[in-house]
Amino acid sequence: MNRPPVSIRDVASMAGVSVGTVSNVLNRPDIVADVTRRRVLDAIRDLGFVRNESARHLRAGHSRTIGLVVLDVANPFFTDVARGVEDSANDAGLAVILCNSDDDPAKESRYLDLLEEQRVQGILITPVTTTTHRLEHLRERGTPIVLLDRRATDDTQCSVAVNDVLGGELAVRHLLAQGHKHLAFVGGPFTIRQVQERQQGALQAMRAAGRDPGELHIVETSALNVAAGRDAAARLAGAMPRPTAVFCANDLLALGVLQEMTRRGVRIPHDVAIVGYDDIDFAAAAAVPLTSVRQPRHLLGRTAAELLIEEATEDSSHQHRQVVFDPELVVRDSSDRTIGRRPRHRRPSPEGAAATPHPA
Amino acid sequence: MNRPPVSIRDVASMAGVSVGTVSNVLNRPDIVADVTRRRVLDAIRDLGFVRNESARHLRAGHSRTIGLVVLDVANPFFTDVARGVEDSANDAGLAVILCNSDDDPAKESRYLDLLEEQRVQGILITPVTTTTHRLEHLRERGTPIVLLDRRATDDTQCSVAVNDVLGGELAVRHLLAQGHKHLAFVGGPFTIRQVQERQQGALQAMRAAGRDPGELHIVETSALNVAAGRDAAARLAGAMPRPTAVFCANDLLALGVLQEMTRRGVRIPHDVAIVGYDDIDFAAAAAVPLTSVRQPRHLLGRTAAELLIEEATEDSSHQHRQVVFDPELVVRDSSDRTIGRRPRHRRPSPEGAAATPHPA
DNA sequence: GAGTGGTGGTGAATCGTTTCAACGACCGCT
DNA sequence: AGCGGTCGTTGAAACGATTCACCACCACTC
Repeated sequence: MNRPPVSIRDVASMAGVSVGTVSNVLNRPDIVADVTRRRVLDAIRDLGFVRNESARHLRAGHSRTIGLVVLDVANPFFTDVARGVEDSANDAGLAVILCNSDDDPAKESRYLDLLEEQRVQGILITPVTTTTHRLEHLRERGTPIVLLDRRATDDTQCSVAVNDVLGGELAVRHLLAQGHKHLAFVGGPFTIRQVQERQQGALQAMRAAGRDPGELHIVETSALNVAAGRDAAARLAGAMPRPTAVFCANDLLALGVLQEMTRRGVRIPHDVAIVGYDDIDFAAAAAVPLTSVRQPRHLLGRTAAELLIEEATEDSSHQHRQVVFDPELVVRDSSDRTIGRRPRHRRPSPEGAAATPHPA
Repeated sequence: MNRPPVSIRDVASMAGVSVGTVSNVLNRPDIVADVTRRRVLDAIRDLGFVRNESARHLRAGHSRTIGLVVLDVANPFFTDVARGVEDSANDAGLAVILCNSDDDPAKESRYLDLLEEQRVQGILITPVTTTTHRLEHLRERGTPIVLLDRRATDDTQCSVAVNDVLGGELAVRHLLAQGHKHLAFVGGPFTIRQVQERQQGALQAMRAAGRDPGELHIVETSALNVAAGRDAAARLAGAMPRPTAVFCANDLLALGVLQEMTRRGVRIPHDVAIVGYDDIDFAAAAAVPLTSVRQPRHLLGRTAAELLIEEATEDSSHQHRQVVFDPELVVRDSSDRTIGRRPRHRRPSPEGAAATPHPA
């Protein structure tokens, strides 16, 4: 079953040429004579030869992979970003090693070690902590780094981000326009830059509307997932005055809040309006279709990867850039107070109703 | 900025020892004298030395990574499986290269090439096609392969799967028990084994209930995502007789069907009942909480990775195994006909209602 | 004082590929 | 015949880490 590994040397001896010629067939087929090339290719096929990337990289000094470190692969936001990255990388003939830091500095650090040992061409990362210390070292040692979904504080590196402050502003401005007086912000941990900035945008919108930012009821969560959203909703239920509008730092939280509120008999949006962030696919398919702040996720990943590849391959003339995209608000039922005043089903299907009449 | 790369040789000369000693410090620190070890470690720190994995692997003959090829990373089913794989791999000190075949044989093939060139220790894969040809070659050349979410047809390899036939049976048995007469199955493409088997289970349940399997209305989709589900619902809308119950091959399809049906004014579950498959997190948070067939996703990934690692590291005494988990049905509103006969909100929140009275 | 054993360290060979200077064969030209 | 120029191929030297046979040294023992 386990045949001995076949190397370029075996191919060479089978084809009756030198290893250099085999290498030429693989890398510069045009400079090899037709007959020879055919003989070598036949040998490769017959032996089932497969190049050893480790050996190539050892020689070349760098590998043909890039690293992508995200906070949570289970979050659709990041899977879409990852697809964007993958597309760019594929175009450049690079593979992507996807790592999941789980917002855990230790895990992030382990993955960075691993990527550096793999001599990846560069790293795309949404860093866990605010300490850029570790990343600076990496950069000093020659690994290009592009910050993902996080703006660089200086211009010594590239970054691709979405204006989260603006996103927070859009959300809260919308809720204020709907006439809400008691607003809450759900998000955390606050060590995550995106959470901070979305909250900051929310506060700015309050100020801009002449409201006291201190009125914004803040609920800090321990993570950005559905379970944490449910917890937050449970805590909100006891708050006085009870907020009538909740802006969540991402859609998973918002879905959790929505679920738990509904379970407790709170009607959305009549009793409480909810706005999420990211506009993941499931936002539109939620129990109450979710108003959300949409980010160009795929484009974010694509652009970041392109910048990284440029930095990694360009002849040292690379100009660092800070790309910032603007998000947009997508209004759906979860924050739309006009709902309920109009019929829920605008286009009832007569045949459907006829097939199985409503039991009530 | 770009310092020259520092190798084990540089460390050796700085510490005034041979390269062999540096290697010993890294790999067998106990056999090196204390003073020497400290001198070497200091040099490593001062120079910022990082091991070159390519070189290690070249020598070792194999890398410390495994490959994971899934049909779609954006599908929560696979991200959960991937997390299980990652956990196992981490425990064994291995890295995971996550690849996305997008159900495209060409893409799958490219990734398999890449993984083989990387000399991964093994590959976990949910294969696109029914042709196991390519995989057999890989196995012959010494790369262990474990089939994921797909049962092996022979015992020359390991596989970890969930009994999809049983899952299909559970779903349809449940729908029949609810008194439905006109059932539909939505899924595709049928080249995907899981789709086939779930359908087969559905047919078996029909037969077991003394119904003609030919009555099951089949709608083939081009993919297993939300958009394909919407399309399927549009096609179902025109069907005669209009099915009153739909079993979908996965939750994404079911969510799509749910969305499109609702848009058309079809009430779920009163007019049409829906059952999905996978029980992803969003199933419970859907517009109408979705009845679904739950699979042990994380466990699936963990187990598969453990089998692979065992096969890759064990001293050739490896026994191939076919692990099959049983799925379970989780009944929620989308298929529960008793709904609507009872109040929608069992525990109405008085203070919530008081804060913002229902406009109606 | 020759042998034995243990400790700590060395240095060269090795993994599989790429690269490049060098070489032989052949051709055409003077 | 001699020279220069292509063309195709060769062979050996890298790349960086690991491994292993071997050596130097010291401490003991009989």
